[in-house]
Amino acid sequence: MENDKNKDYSVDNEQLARFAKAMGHPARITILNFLASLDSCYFGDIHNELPIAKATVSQHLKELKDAGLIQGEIETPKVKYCINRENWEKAQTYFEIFFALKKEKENCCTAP
Amino acid sequence: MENDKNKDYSVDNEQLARFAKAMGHPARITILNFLASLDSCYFGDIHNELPIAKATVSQHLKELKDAGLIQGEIETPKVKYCINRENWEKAQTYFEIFFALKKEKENCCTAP
DNA sequence: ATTATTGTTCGTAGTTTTGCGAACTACAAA
DNA sequence: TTTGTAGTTCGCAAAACTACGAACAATAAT
Repeated sequence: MENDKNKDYSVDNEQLARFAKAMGHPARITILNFLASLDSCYFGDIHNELPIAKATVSQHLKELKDAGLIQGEIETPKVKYCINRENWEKAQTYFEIFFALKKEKENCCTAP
Repeated sequence: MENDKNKDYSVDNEQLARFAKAMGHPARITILNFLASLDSCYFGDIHNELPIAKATVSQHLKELKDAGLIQGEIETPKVKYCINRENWEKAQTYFEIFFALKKEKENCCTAP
């Protein structure tokens, strides 16, 4: 606990779960995909991508913002959204580490 | 739409959301971490890792199983759980592709 | 001052999730 | 046959999620 452990291979489980939870809805995945590739980012553009009411879109955006995956900026009279790159990369790293943690033994079960 | 598109770079958003949702709880992340590294896998071992009632553990395991991330096998009188490696790798790939989708433009917002 | 535009917030409704104890199942041992 | 062991399922309650329309806020244009 004094030396080279905890370098940065340990993931904050709670934080990983928060990221995952934020990604746990198709609409939010769609929003993230949209923002991650293009980045035109106005609320209206995002709303147009989805078959749901603007109030609902706004809520999903709030959740993504709370999870730290996106950020919004007022550009009157519009609101510009985009990926929060810093946390995006953090999330990417967390998932990478999480899924990499796997090669110690063979599968212990035979498939059902 | 005829040729080299859709090679395998497109992710099923719904499936990705299902994986993410299953991972969207700290207890389930803990379970997955446990099963992914060690794979001793009995229900009781998993239960011991968590400060929650066995009924609750059982429910979390069911969700992970429904999402395809783990599998269980009866080994009377115990139940052996383990990662479903096939879907695990599928999930890994999905997240990889998802997070790789990002380098087209600079950030469009200044951080708040 | 009105009106339009762009989103957010509020109130509400229905569904799902989370968590627990208690009851139950399946098998093995005494 | 009764008792134990190992988990699952049931029934319930509280909380969180999803979605919507309506009302609201902030600014710009008429």
